[in-house]
Amino acid sequence: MVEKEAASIIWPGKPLSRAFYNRAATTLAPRLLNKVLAAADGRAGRIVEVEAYVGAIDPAAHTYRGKTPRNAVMFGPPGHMYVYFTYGMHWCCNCVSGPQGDGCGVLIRALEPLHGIAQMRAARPRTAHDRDLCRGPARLTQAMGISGAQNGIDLVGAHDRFAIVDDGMAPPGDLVGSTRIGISRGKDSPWRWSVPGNRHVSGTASQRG
DNA sequence: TAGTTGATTGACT
DNA sequence: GTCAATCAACTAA
Repeated sequence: MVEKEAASIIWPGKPLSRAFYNRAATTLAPRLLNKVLAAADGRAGRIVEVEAYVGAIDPAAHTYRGKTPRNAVMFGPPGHMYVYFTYGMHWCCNCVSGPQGDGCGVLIRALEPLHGIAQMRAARPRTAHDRDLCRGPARLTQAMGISGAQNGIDLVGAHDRFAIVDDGMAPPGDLVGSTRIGISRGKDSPWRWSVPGNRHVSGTASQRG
């Protein structure tokens, strides 16, 4: 019950403005660290790892070659959720960042579970340790109940199912971008950020920094 | 139309 | 460390 009360504080929480998202992904991405991804059913986790994908200048971005049915949401208004299906089985979740039409977004790679942890465990019954519930982009979508049905929903305005909110914790200081994980092109761009020392960050020990 | 890849994970050696 | 799962999107022809 304590958990449920805490979740009610997070949800709907203090919403982030559309202007917050309406900036280059590389500027927005580290500012998303320590914000909270919250679901209407009470599940919530602190964002501890992100990667920026920067539209037409980024060969690793889905939007690099222009607009397609799959990536159309990325070209839409900032603050919306772009959810895509990959490796035949996994969903990954991005927050669109502006300016509108540029195809920029931020991949949310890891959360530190805060609330609704029992529901996260139920969604990932084979996960032995809570540390791993949201450690990785496809794990967190499964734990939070995010799938293609949520592609395109508004994280700023309607707040009907999911939202990214500010609960007062500032992003970490001394942020340094590192290279992104799991891509074959655009490897050298330092567009990945994480909360230093946080155990819920994905990747190997050397990648976690 | 056929072949390859992928913003990953989990199981296994 | 290696590798299979599994399919939508993309690329080449």
